[in-house]
Amino acid sequence: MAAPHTDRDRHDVRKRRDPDARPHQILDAALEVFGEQGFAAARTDDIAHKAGVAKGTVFLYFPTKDDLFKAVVRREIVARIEDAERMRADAGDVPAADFLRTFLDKYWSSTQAQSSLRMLRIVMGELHKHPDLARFYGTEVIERAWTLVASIVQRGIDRGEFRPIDPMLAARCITSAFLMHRVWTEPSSPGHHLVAHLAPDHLRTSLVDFYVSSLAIPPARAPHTP
Amino acid sequence: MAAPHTDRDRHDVRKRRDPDARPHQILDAALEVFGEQGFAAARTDDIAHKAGVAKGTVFLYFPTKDDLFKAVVRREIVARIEDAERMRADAGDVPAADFLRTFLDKYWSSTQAQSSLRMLRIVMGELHKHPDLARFYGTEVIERAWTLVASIVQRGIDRGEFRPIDPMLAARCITSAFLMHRVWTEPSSPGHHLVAHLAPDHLRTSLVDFYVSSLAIPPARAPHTP
DNA sequence: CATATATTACTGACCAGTCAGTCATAACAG
DNA sequence: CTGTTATGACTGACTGGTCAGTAATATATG
Repeated sequence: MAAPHTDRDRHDVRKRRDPDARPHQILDAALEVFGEQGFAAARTDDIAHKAGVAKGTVFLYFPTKDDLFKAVVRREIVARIEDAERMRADAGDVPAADFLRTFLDKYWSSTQAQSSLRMLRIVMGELHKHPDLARFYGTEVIERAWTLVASIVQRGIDRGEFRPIDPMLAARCITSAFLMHRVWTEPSSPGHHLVAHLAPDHLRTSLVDFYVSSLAIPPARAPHTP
Repeated sequence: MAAPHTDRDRHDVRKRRDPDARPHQILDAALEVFGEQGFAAARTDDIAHKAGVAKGTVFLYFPTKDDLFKAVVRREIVARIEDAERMRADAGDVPAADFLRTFLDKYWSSTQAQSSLRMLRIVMGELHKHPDLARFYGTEVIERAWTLVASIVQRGIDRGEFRPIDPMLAARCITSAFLMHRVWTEPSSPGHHLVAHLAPDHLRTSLVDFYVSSLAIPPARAPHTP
């Protein structure tokens, strides 16, 4: 820490003080660092630096590191709920397979964000240590997501276009695959080299095709296409 | 010689010193604590205590906490490889669906161990910070597992009993679902309350059924049984 | 100037890693 | 078999560094 305290440099031009924006800047940085390092290994200093503020500033907005973590998770949960709302659509008279396909395409893109992977790491690796947050995430994100997918599957069953299976089971299988594929597409993740040679679009369409055709009742009697 | 107890065993077997056993005791404890707390939050003191030794002892066997972590992961990777070898079987002339079903039942049980969940947490939450271990895990565990599942699927395709799809894709989807279900069945995990009401056996069979019937070509034209 | 906002320097708890010393056991001698 | 000495596995108080959180100080804003 040999930083000279002599310079009165005006720091940067963006001294646009905007207290309302601070919490979000900090939360953005915190998600990044928590998602990359995990809670315990994350240093508040790093979060502050990444947010463009000093460490002390973080504690002006969040009383403890723990509170900051919870705030990150809570904001992310709200974001997921809004994502889900946005993906909700009126099926009209579209065939079940097409509707599911459209939905899964949107679901896939929503998982592609870096923030999505970071949150997934937190959920898988750390949330079990915070039972209240785990429960919150379970009811507000997982349950909603499964219910949403299940309702699309149910509609297909009702229309006689999908096999009569437990729609919640289908929802669990589909979301599993999408989430795990999100992990594997990340270069730093184990298993990445096994999917690295596949184009992202191919990965998406092959996944979607697999599940749509798993659910669909085959037309009549034509297992082998020409 | 009249004494039923030998001189050797005069002392309590309780605190029996057995240097050869130490590394394994410590690694067992370390997997538990790392899997529960994550690397950074894990205290060497806790690991030592859980292993029934003093903290200093840990450092007699592993030079640093980091080396201990790597040793844990490496031993676990070897264990998975041995698991996979054990699940390998000769299909003989068994129908593809039955063979897959048998394999998936074994795969399910192998994922049920606590150690399996702990390793999964480490892999998802921390391994990306250790590129060498991530690569090792990718080639030695993930690749082997996928190849094994894919070979079973391929056999079904060759026999004309399964749909002609990319067997590696099927392997990825199946393993995804099994791993995520393993997470969800853990009480502390988010999402647990959504599957808690389902009997473990039902969960297993419904999953297996889902994927077997996703791959199977339907008999002729009788989706509904009597 | 008064207040809100931000920074910097600091404090103390915590914990990885060390090391001087303990103690169980082995090995050897009488 | 008993006493003596040697060995090395094991212990836990201690050290040094790190980092969450705080206090003192500075700067913007109305």
